[in-house]
Amino acid sequence: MTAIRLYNSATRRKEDFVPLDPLNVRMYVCGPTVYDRAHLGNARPVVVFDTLFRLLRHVHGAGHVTYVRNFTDVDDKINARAAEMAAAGDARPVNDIIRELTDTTIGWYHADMDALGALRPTVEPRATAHVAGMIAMIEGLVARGHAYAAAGHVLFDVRSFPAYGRLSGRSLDEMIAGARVEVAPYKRDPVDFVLWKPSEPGLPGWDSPWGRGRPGWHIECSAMAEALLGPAFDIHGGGIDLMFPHHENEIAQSACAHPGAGFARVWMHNEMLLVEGRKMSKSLGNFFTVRDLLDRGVPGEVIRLVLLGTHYRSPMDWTEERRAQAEATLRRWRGLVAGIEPAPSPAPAVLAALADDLNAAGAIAALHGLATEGDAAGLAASARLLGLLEPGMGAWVAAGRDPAAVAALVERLLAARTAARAAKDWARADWLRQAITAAGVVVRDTPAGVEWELGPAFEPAKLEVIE
RNA sequence: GGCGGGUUGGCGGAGAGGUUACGCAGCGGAUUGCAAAUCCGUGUAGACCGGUUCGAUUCCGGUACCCGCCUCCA
Repeated sequence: MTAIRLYNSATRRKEDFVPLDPLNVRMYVCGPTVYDRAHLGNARPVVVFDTLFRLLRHVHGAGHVTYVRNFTDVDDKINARAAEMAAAGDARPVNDIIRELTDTTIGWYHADMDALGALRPTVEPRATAHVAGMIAMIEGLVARGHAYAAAGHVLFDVRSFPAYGRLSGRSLDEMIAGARVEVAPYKRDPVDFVLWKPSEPGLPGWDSPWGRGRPGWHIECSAMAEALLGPAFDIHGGGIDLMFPHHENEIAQSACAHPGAGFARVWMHNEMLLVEGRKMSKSLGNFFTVRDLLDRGVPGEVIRLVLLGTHYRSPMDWTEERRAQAEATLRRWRGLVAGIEPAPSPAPAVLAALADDLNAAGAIAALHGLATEGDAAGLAASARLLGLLEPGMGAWVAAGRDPAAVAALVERLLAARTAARAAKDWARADWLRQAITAAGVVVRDTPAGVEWELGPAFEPAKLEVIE
């Protein structure tokens, strides 16, 4: 069996990956808050952990991996968006607006991530379906002395968990010194964080021992991971910006709810996506969505290849040049594997690169090697391990061409050029080729005759005016 | 201020204490009526200063610069 090594953020070392149960490898990844389209930065962890999911399925068997990715569908940003919609004239009850908003956003998310070739996780729980579990976990924390109720809130007593700060490498004293923690009169200590808070009438709320309210952000992941994966599981993933405070708080909640269980064994964090050298984020307003790119005609497969071109633990810049290179590469590879039956298993070099802390860039280099060797079957099988060259994702290569009409026109023009060449009328032959090329059609004279295909910049209009 | 990460050839981007990363571009050649495509060949780069070592871009220390987190964020 292939030995997988993964960098564990919790130990800051690359470690051999040994699943708790090889027959059920378990992974939890923090999913989106569903109030808006996913931007490209959101797509990075999706593609990264999808690739890990594929690797785990390959090594341990497709039926022996459980991948959970949540939808956060209760959140202040969602409430705020619903309030905007109400203010804009939506007369429905706010809960109905929210339900539709979150349902719609989840639909968008699925469509956009599907386009990137991401497999659906095994389970995609909605936070609102697990509120009972959250309440139960909070009750347990209160009973064990790790949480306290105050003014309708329930707060986690951070001082009761000595290991707090270990994941992100910071101490409580440092945080106090930073003095940027939220102070509230009902907190025993400024670093304590909210597990449960009151909800106003007209906003989503659930009955609880502390009155009608809603959960804090962090508790949902602890509760859903426990419900779906158990108190101890193998991998927990997410963006590095979640390491503190979100993941730190998750650990505190889960470790105190289940002392000794261990919670997640390996923590993995992907680095940020940059635009113009700065992190892409909604708060900075410098984002564009996956849908924007798809609508501009950038195939999801191309986006995926660009995202996989940089190691997940390094920041990556989205650039037009890399998009163009990725598209050219995929066109070449797609041409190579067309009609070829994939090999029974991926190439060892590709598998080895991925197994080494998900070195996708190294795996892509190995794919180039297979292409150079002309091993189309190996390329096809290996690329699929990265979610590339999948049969269902190649339509873009041929997209935009109207098969019959365009082909007939191109053939007619090329026949004219061939005739000119036969007559050694080089001027006319070259003029025709130049005009056809300018329309975005790639023309190749080969010993077997003239070949052509539509390039990425094909413009039918230019072709039609040649005659 | 505290914590974490980074700095590789024209560009992008990996691994490894001593042997070619890889891709794109460039250059030379084959081929071609001319091209394109393809094929072959081609680049001693590793922010700076020290240290360890027979040998470091790779390990250690320092300096500079960049980025992220510390507030919602993938």
